[in-house]
Amino acid sequence: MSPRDQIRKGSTDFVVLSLLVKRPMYGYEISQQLGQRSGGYFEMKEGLLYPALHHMQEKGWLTTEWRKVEGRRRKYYALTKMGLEVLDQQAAEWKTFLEKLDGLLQANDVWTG
Amino acid sequence: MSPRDQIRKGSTDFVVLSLLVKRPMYGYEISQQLGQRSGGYFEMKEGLLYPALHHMQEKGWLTTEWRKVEGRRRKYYALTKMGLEVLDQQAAEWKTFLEKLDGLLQANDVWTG
DNA sequence: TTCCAAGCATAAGTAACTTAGGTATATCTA
DNA sequence: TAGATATACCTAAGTTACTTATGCTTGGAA
Repeated sequence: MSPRDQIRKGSTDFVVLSLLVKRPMYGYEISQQLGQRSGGYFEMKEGLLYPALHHMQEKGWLTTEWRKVEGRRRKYYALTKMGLEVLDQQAAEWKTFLEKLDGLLQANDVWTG
Repeated sequence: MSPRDQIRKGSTDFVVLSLLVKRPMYGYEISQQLGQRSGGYFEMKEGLLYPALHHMQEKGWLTTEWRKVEGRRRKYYALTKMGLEVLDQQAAEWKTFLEKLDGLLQANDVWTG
């Protein structure tokens, strides 16, 4: 189980949104948490993370707040109501996608080899 | 459960390879099968399918053969040994990815809402 | 004979990801 | 106290992948 270069394509927004359900986080923290909570598997570099955060903020899914903690400036991102709705919708879409994918693979004996 | 615009990003190669395990297929057939086997959910348009087939052929995952059936020319694609290995590897990667994703989502109560 | 389905393909535009940098401050260590 | 490392933000250039739109050919049906 080697770590991926980065997170799987197309899952970036979904994964970031899901992390922010419990509490707001700042960018650096998000990238750390992602690694820690997946046993080092997920690795989301800054070149992908920060642009993603910015575009989600522009779409109104996230709000930002600068805070100073332990002498460091951090930009905290929090889910908006719309962001939560988008997350729920994406979760539903992923679920459906995975069901369909599973059906396809089962029919072709791909999972079992 | 509305159909997606097209297949989920990043899953194109995997899905196409998995279809070809049982038997060779031609492009048009692949796109039809994909729709039928997913209850109309997966929809893979030609602008994505044909380039994908070409690049997998270039990489040696697929071989091609023109056949004439019912007066129509069809370009059949078949899995090579390498293609099968790639498929197995991608299946393993997807499995791991889904486990990690699931762990992340469970921890944040995303699946259950 | 006109239209639609079957069957192939590519080109232009956009979105997403990778790689590679750049800045600044705090803390640890030689 | 200088230098390395970790924290913390950001962007730009290049590449890959997807979307949209279009074009060509043949066969069968209305």
